[in-house]
Amino acid sequence: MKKKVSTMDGRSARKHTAILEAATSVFLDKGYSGTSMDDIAKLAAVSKQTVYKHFSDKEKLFAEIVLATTDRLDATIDLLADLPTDDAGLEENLTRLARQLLTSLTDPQVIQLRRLIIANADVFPDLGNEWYERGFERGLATLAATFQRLADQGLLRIDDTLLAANHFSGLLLWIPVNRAMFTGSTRHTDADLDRYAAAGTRAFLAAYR
Amino acid sequence: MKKKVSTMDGRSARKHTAILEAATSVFLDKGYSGTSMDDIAKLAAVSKQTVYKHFSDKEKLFAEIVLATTDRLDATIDLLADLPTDDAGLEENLTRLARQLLTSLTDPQVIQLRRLIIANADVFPDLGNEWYERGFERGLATLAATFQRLADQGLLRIDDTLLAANHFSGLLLWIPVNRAMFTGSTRHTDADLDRYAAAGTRAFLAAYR
DNA sequence: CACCGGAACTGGACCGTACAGTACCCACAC
DNA sequence: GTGTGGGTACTGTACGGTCCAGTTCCGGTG
Repeated sequence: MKKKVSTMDGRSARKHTAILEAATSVFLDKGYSGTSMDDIAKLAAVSKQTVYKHFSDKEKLFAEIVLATTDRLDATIDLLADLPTDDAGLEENLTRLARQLLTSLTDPQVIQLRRLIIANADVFPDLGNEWYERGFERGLATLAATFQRLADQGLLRIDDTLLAANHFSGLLLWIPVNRAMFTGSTRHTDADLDRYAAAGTRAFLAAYR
Repeated sequence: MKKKVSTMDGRSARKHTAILEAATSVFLDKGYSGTSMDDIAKLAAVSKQTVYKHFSDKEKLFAEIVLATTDRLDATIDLLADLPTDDAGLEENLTRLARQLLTSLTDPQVIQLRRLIIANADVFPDLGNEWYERGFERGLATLAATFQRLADQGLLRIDDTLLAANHFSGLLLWIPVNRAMFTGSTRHTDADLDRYAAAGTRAFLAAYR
């Protein structure tokens, strides 16, 4: 028993994470069908056999790394939960939140991940659903809860907080995210993002205050 | 000469369009790397040789059909140019426009096309750019012009019409388009779309009237 | 500390298959 | 016959996945 565990902690576990990291990197870079198991093995400095010892096949490996990256979204979602509720600087605070959200979601890695999932949504429908629910809907729900607090304080006038959360993110993200999706390059300058955040927040407050 | 032309007009041209249609259908259905030239030839009821006689290789064929489908967007864009400007029913008119826009952009074919382009945006960056400019930016510019007319009439209060166009589409489309992107199924009922159109328009007018 | 046994790892050959692209032949029109 | 377009059969290659024979790691035993 003990022997087995310690063995797992050593070499095997190291190889396991090495494979995961390599796979993540290559998949994000070249897409699902663009990457071969040989590529992954090579980048992980591991033999192909070992890859197959840890992951039964390519699809399983892919699913694993995608779902693993989902966890990274937690930080972004936490952002949405913490909004200072001093009525004085509401616009300022919301703008800052908007700006952080923009930074998170236009991060090249995140964009690549979105691309990867969208690209394979028909082959791996479960992954698309899972990611949508765990990332998207959860984020919106969190933001809605935050808005509810603001509404309770009388800072905002909202009857459907979930809808308001949708509108807030739509105002902010529609442009830059679409651009990033279609034009590979993420050609947003910081100034662009500042503008999007300010303008989107202003429009949101005009509609919901 | 004439002989050649008539020959071209007959069999050859028919094959040409048959190939284009078949390719469009299969590419939309199975993605770029998911479709083989054999698939296309078979669906077009044509030999593979003939396919290669008309299109030098797979990439060229793909580019051709994607750019061809871009033209279909013209109808959608024209939508955005014609908005009745009687101040009485502004909200009603805008809501109708919103609803039509939603119908157009949640059309399964359009969604599939988006997916296709996004999925291959890193392999075919030109296609992504072209589509973004010809479809996206053109649509936004058209909508901005329409808003400008409304603003000139004093129906809306807008200082940056392009930004307003972005906000309008973001309010409307962020939710349904994202859902369609990630979850293969387009599970929008008509009632959903009605709601999105009404709510989005209301928020827009609250911000910009 | 030296050694042992077994599990995990390695490298590479290998199989089957799918697929982009090509060579060659046929059928029909002039 | 001569030329053009179409079809069949082929080539080369890349890749997912497996197999095997040898090697390394690591914990346990004397």
